[in-house]
Amino acid sequence: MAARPAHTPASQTPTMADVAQLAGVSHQTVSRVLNDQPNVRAETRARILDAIRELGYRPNSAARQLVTRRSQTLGVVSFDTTLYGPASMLYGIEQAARDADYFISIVSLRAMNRGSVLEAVDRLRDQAVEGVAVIAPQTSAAGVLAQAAAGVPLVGAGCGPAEQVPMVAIDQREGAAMATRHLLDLGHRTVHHVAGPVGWLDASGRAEGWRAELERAGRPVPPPLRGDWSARSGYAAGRALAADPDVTAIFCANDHMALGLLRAFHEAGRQVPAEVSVVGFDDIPESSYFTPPLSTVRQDFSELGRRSLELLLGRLENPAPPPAEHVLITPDLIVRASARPPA
Amino acid sequence: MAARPAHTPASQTPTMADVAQLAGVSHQTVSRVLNDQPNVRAETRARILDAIRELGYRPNSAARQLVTRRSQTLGVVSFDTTLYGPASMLYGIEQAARDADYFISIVSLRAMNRGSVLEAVDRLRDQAVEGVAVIAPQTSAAGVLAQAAAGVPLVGAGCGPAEQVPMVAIDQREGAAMATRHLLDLGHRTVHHVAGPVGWLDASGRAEGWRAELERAGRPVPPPLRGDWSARSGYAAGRALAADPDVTAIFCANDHMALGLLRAFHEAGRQVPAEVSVVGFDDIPESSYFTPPLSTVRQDFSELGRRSLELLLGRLENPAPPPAEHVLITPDLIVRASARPPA
DNA sequence: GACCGGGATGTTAGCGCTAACAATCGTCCC
DNA sequence: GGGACGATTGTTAGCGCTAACATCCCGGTC
Repeated sequence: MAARPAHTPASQTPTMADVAQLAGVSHQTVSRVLNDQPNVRAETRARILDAIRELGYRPNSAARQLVTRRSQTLGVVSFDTTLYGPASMLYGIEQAARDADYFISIVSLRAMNRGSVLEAVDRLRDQAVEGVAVIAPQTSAAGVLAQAAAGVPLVGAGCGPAEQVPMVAIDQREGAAMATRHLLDLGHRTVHHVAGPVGWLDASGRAEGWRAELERAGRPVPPPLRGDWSARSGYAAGRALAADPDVTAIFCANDHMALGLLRAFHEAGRQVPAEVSVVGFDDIPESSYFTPPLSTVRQDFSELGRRSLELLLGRLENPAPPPAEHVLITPDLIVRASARPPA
Repeated sequence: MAARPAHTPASQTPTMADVAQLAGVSHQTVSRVLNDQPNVRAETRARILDAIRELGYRPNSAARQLVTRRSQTLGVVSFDTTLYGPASMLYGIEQAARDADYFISIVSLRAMNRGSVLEAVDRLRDQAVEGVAVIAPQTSAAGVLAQAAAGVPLVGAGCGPAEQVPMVAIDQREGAAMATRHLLDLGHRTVHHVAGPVGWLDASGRAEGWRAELERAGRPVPPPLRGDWSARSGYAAGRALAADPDVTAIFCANDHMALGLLRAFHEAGRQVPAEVSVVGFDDIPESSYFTPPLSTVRQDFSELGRRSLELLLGRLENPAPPPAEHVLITPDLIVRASARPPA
C-alpha cells in the first residue's frame, strides 16, 4: 500500500526475507505469524504485521505449495455450464469451496465422451488440484468416473450411479414419481411423458420414475415422446400430443420442454389446464410465469453443490472410507396452475 | 500407468530425478524434454519419454511456478454465474483460456459492492493468477475496477465504461435503439419501456438507447416502468401497461421480463401481437417458444468472452499499451412474431 | 596433428517457503 | 542460588524445478 521503501528493489515483489528484515526478526518468525502459530510475542507480531502492510507483501503461493504439498485448489469438471442445472451446481460448489478456503479451477467439457472427461481430470491434476468434482449428467460419464478417480479424490455431482465413486444426486425417479402421482391423484386416467434425450441420466431416471408410478397404480403406460431438453423439442412433442384427444395429462422431463409444449397446445386451441394438465421438472425461475404458471418439481442445486463439496472434503481428510457414499436429495413438487382434475 | 518400480518409494510421487535416474540422464535433460527444448538427441528423448510413462511422472507445477514465476492461471470474478449472461460469458472465457493453455480460477461475487470485488480480486492475486477478467454488469462495479486493476492485469467483460480499464462489452444503447426503431418502423406512435433495475449498466444503457431513439424520431417518451429482470417484475409491469389502452408497443429490457409481461397481457385479454407489440432483449434459448415467439435483441456472449480473453492475453504480453482499449460488440435484432404494425 | 565450433549433456545455484531442530532468555521451584 | 522448563526466536536443510554456466565429444580446418 505504501510506497516501496528503498531497501527493496522496486522491480521485484517483496519476499518474506524483506519483511523479516524490516521488522528486525528472522523470516521464520514472519512465517509463524502468517500461519497463525502460537508462541510469538504480541508486540513482535504487530511489528511484523506492520512491515507486511508497509511492503505490500503477499506470500508466494507456489513456494508454500512446494513445501506443504497442498494447493488449496479443487477442480470442477462440468458439462456446459450454460445450462441451468450445471450452472447452479457450479455456483453451489464454488460458494462452499470458498467457505472452506479452497480455490476452484474449472474445466468445461466440450463434448461428452470418455476421453474428454479423462482429459479434463488430467488437466486438473497437472495443476495439482487436491480433489475434483464432476458435473456430468450423462450416462456415458458414469462409467468413466471410476477410471478418472484413480489417483485423485473425486466426487460426482448430479451424476448417475457409479459404484466406485462417491456422489451426490437428486432423486430423479422419486421426483418423476411425485409429478406422476400428483396428476393421477387429480383424477387423470394416465399420464403421457415427454422424455429427455437418450444418454442423459436425468432423462432415464425421470422416465423410470414416471413408468414405475404408472405401473404401481396399474395404469396404462403410453409410449413416451423423446425431446432434447429444448423448448423447440417440447413444441414438437406438444404438436403430436395435442392431436390426440385422449391426452389429458402430461409430465415433461423439464420446464423448457414444457414451455414449448404449452405453446403448441395454445396454438392447437387446447386449453391448459382446462382440457389438459401439464407438470414440468426443474422449477426454473421463469416457470411460475408461464401461461399458465407451471406445476413442476424443484431440485435444490445449490444444496447439491454444497453436499458434493462436503463429500469431497471428507474424502480429502480420509482418502478411502470403506464404500463410496451416495447421497440422494429428494426434490419437491411445486403445485401451480398448470394441472387440475380432468373435465 | 505401469506399476511403480522398486527403485521409487511407493508412498511418494516420482520426481524429475527419478525419471532421470531411470533414463540414465541428468534431471536437466529431462527438463529439456519436458519443455520442448532443442538439442536433445532423438534417442535420448525417447528413452526419457519412456521413463516418464513408466513412472507415471507428472511435473510438479508448484516447483515450476516458483522458478518461472508464471502460474498459467487466469482468474475470473463474476456476479451470479447462475444468470444466463454471466454464465455464457464465463463459458466463452473458459474455452478461450483453454485454447491459450491457461487454467481458469473462479470467484463468484456474493453481493455487488466495491468491497466484494476488491476482495475477490485480492483472493485471486493471492493465488498468483497472471490476470483477471471481471464479469460485473453493475454500475457500482465500474468505479472499482480501476482500483482493482492496480497490481494485476485486468479486463472487464460486459462491464460498463471505466476509463482506466480495458474492456469488451455489448453495445446496449445500440441494441435498444434497434429494438425501438424496429417498433417505430412498424408504424407505432411511440414505444413504452420496461427497464431493468437501477444500478445495472445494461439497464441504463438500454433505457438510454430507447430514449435516444424516441427523441431522434421526435416521438413522445413515456415514463419507463422499472423491473428487476425477473419474469415476476415483468408481469407486474405488464398488468400496469395492459390497463392503459394507449399502449401499442413495448420494449422490455430483457426476455424474462417480456415473458412475465406476455402473461399479464394474456390474462388481461389483450392480444400480442394483434393489439400490442413486444420486443425483448437477450435472446435466451426459450424466447422463440414464448406465446407468441418473441422478437428480441441477441447478444453474442461467447464472442464477448473470447474477445475479453484476447484482450487480457494481449495485456499480459504488453503490460501497458497506451490507452485502455474498449471493444464494443454490436448485437443483432431477431425478428419473430411478437411485433407487427398497429391495428 | 593441434585447433575450433557447436551439439549434447552435466553441474551448480537458487526460486520463497516451511519443518525440524537449536539457541536464548526469563521464571519458577526446592 | 542452581538447574529445569517453557516461551520465544533463530538456523539449517530441503521441497522440485529451471537458468546459467561448465563440460565433453565429435567432425571439420588449416
